[in-house]
Amino acid sequence: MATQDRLIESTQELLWERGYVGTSPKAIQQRAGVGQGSMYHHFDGKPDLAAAALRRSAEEMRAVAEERLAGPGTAYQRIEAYLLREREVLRGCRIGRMAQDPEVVADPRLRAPVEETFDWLRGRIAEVIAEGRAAGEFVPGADPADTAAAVVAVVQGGYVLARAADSVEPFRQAVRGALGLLAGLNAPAGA
Amino acid sequence: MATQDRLIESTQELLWERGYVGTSPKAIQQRAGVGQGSMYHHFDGKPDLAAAALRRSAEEMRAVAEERLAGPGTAYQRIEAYLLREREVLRGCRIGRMAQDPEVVADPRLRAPVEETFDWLRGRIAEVIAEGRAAGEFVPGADPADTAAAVVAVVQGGYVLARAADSVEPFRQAVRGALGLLAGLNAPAGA
DNA sequence: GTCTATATGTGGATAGAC
DNA sequence: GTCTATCCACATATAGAC
Repeated sequence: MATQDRLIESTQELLWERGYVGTSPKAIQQRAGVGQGSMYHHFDGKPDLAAAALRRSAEEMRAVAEERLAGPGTAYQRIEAYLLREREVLRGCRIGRMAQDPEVVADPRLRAPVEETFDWLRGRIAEVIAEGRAAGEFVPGADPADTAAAVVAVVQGGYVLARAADSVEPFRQAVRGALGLLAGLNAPAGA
Repeated sequence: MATQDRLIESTQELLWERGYVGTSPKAIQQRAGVGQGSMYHHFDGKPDLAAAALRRSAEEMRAVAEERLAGPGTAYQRIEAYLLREREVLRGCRIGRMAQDPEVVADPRLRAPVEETFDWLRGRIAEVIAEGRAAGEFVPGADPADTAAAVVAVVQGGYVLARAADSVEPFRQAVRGALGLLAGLNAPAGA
């Protein structure tokens, strides 16, 4: 693999594990098996490399989500598939974690991929809900955009609760809770 | 105010703003207007001081939540009051933010207040939901503990979405979405 | 109790040889 | 393109004077 790619991948991993402030150039170089000069040859510095890593992580996350949301089944089933997808819960969300970091939030180049990912995700889930409503699967009443934001927030908050408890259980509870509430949107059978 | 208290308060603020990794002893001392020797006289070091600060923040957060959850009104109204409570959304959650930090999660003394806070909060909201169900206000069906976890997760995730967007709007959307879904639990009028 | 001095490592980067 | 040497500031403390 090319040196740039190894640097980007190492940075993706370290940002996930340790956040932006907690990730040093030296650690990146060591994990990538690359010398100092080499890193600064390919990238301007830590922010530049981090921006590249975040763009790539954002792409990957969108692809994984789209796989479930564009899958087969009713609107409810597609959202369920998204929520129940296999996750390394205790590692947290690679993208969501960045929103806690003041240096990421303060730097437009670093915040952009994070913002775009969640904008896209909320919009995409809102679409699915709107489709379910148009198909008569869901009762009207719940706003698609608001409901979508709640769904995404449950996942992000679930990560927080799980890490706080050092257990995946709160994440699973939150997801079950969300699915139970979403089931209330289903139109009465035979309607 | 006593020196210890000024140190603890400064640490609370800095942990909130910059997280555990991002908070240096020097910054704490400067904000507290206290010299180095003084800090190390009163506390063993950064972890010790951070533990004291987190315990205090946890207490404060529980008190604020309990105020709403023990207030007047139906179960739905009390959860609504909790969700709609005035918040400095873009600052994030003082406690939830700590769950992202690997050093906090790895240190039992630092993680304990975080875990206990969310355990308590989920349990407390589950109680309110169970009361609403027992009073016939809510239809049975949704599990109180799962639903409570979802409610707490919406708030924590809402913070993440808001900071990612650098706007309070996604937080408000998520809360509105959650309230819309919770409304589906209400027993049919006149039942 | 509080202050200043000192110590050791790391963060983040530049310079210049190969 | 990659390596080593070097740089300055900061992180996190300890030592000992006052």
